[in-house]
Formats: sequence, structure tokens, C-alpha cells
Amino acid sequence: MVQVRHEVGPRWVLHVDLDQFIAAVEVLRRPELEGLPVVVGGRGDPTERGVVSTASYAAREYGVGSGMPLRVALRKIPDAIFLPVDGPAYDAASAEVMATLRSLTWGGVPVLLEVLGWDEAFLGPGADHGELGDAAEFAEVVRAEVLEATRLHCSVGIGDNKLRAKIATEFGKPRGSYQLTKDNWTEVMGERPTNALWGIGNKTAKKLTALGIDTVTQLGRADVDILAAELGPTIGPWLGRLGRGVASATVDPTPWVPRAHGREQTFQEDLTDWADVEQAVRDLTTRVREDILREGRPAVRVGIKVRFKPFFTVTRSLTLPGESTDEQELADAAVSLLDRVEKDRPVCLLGVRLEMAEVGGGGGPRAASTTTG
DNA sequence: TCTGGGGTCCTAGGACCC
DNA sequence: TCTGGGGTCCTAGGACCC
Repeated sequence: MVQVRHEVGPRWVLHVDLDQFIAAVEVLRRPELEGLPVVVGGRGDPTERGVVSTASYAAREYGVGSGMPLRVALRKIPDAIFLPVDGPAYDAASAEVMATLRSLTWGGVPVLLEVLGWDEAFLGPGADHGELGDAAEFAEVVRAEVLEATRLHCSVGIGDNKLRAKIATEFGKPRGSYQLTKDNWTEVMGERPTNALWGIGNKTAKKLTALGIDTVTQLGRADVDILAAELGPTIGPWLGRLGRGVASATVDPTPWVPRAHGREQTFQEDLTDWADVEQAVRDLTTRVREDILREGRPAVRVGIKVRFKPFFTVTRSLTLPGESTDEQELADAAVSLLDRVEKDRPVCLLGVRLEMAEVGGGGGPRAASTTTG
């Protein structure tokens, strides 16, 4: 397929990321918390099992951050304000932010917006735009508009592709912007460790170190055949491109279509009776089924996740004989997966996941999107 | 210190078919 | 008796992200 692109000057991609989003939303409705160490996570009880979703900047100064067990956060800041996660409130705030971003124009035409999650999005110029002006100035317009409409602060990364824009945001935080392009890539990123790149976590960084690759520049110069052989035919070459800062600059405004829904539950007390485990799997399946019914799409595949104590997680899954929304059938399928799990240890977490049939019976949205090119 | 809950994509290997 | 190559589907699991 041939796609015609209109190249008008440099390609700019902006990455917009709300500052301490969840904590900021909480402070908006409790202004007296402004400036205090606020920790949002779990059910808001730091003596329970759970982890930190977001900590305010004041809390981060004490070394509290996302993913940390609430009990650890409590020990670090005994007088912090602990709040429960309130998903619907963040959904609403997020929708306001995204609507504000979507309403912006750049170069005389509406921007394109690719939403990445509750609190971040890529933003690019729409087709057939006019003069874009200075990207850094536009970034300030974006920040001001979001602040005015939602009272939330954000940071903006400016790049010549999505990878560089995304990484640039970290340098702009908080309440600022930063520009990362081909021209300053090596200077800014070259000597940093590979896990400073978006897509490389600690596991991959370790594998790279074993190959003698420690920095971004070393990764960019690595032999692509070796990367492919050691890390996979797709992932290897992709890692090499990450090292050079090479990535797509196409902002895709196609609305996100979920492929699956799942529910997980952490037990405050480990389950040792497998009758309890089976019942919990049935309950979780009932809830996930409600989610996919809301979506109007049947399940085609069922999976479970079981986390044992001491820490050890297994997943099992199966493909259904056909599409199904039948509660009994789905629950029985999920429970049957427990037969493939060793039952010799206590269970501290269970998850059930339903993969859904594709929208429009295979190729609907994708086929539709090609007609807009 | 003791580990959430929601997702995505990629890979390897086995089964099965022609 | 020993041995093909290609393709698809399924399952388990790894890694990563917010």
C-alpha cells in the first residue's frame, strides 16, 4: 500500500504528561493537602497489602514512589496522608485533559492526539497544517491551556519522533518542557544506561550488559545481527534503533480498542483452601464478564494468574471452542485452568482475564482506518 | 520491605495438517 | 527404514508500560 505523506518542514511530536496526576487530582478536591506528602494506593490503609499508585512530590522527597508497598511507605513517612485509589475520579479528570488537548489547533488545523493512558498522550500536527512556528512556544501554549481548563500541571516533551518526545518529558518535569532531537540525542542520552530508554527495563538492560553493551551509544552501534541472535529477530533490531533514537513520528488518533479485560485480587490473608480459590476464581470471572458485556464483545480465550507465597506467579490459558458470554461456561473454563496448577502452596493473588473477539469480526477498525489515508 | 491492577506485544515450542 | 518443508494454531511465559 502506498501512503502519500505531506512533509512540511521538520516533523514535531509532543508528549504531554500530567505531573503527579493521581495525587494532583486528589489535592484539587482537598486543597488543604497542597504541599503535603500524599500517598495514593490500594484502599488507603497503609497497614494493608497494597502498593503506591502515585506519591506527591513532597512524599517523593522521602523516597516514596510508585510500586512501593504501602507498608514501606508508611514506615518512611509515618504522618503521610494515605488515600484510596478512586478510578472513576481519575477517569473523569483524564477525559477533561484529553478533551482540552484535542481542542487545540496547531498550524491552523486541529492537532492529532494519541492517548497513552490516564495521564499522557502524544500530540502532533494534523494533516495539511500551515506554519507550525516554534515547537517550544507551542508547548507552553499546551501547558497553559491544560492548566486553565483543568487546574492540573503538566510537562511536555518535544521530539522529532515519539521516542524522543517521550524521553524528553522526563527532562521537562515538573511544569516545564524539553526538546530532544537527532541533533542533541547523543549529547543528552549517549552516556546514559540503556534502561533510560523507553522499552528497556532492568531485565533487558542486564542481557545487554552481558553482551558488553552498557550505554545508549554502545547499543546504537551494536551489531544488529548479534542483537537479533541474542534477543530475537524483532526485538534485537528494534533495540538497536532505540539506541540511535530512531522511531515512528506518526501520531495515531485511532481510538484505543481493548483486546482483553481482566481482574486481579490480592488477598489480605493467603488462601490455603482450594475450595476458596475456586470460589474466588468464579467471582472474578463474573466481574470480568460484566466488563466484556458492557463492551458488547464475547470472550474467545480465558486465562488465569495465580501468585503463590513465597513469591511465584504462574499463568494458564485456553482458547474457548467458540465465542461465549455464558457465565457458567466462562467460570467453568477458568476453574478448569486450576487443574494445571500445582496446589502445594498458599495463594496470595488471583487474576482472571478474558480475551475478546475482534470488533467487527476481524479487521473492522483497521480496514476502516485505511480508507482515511 | 514485601510486593496492585490494568494492559500490550513478542517468542519458543508442540501439535497438527498438507 | 528413515526422513521433507511449510504453514497455522495453541499454550506458556517473558518483558514492558502506566
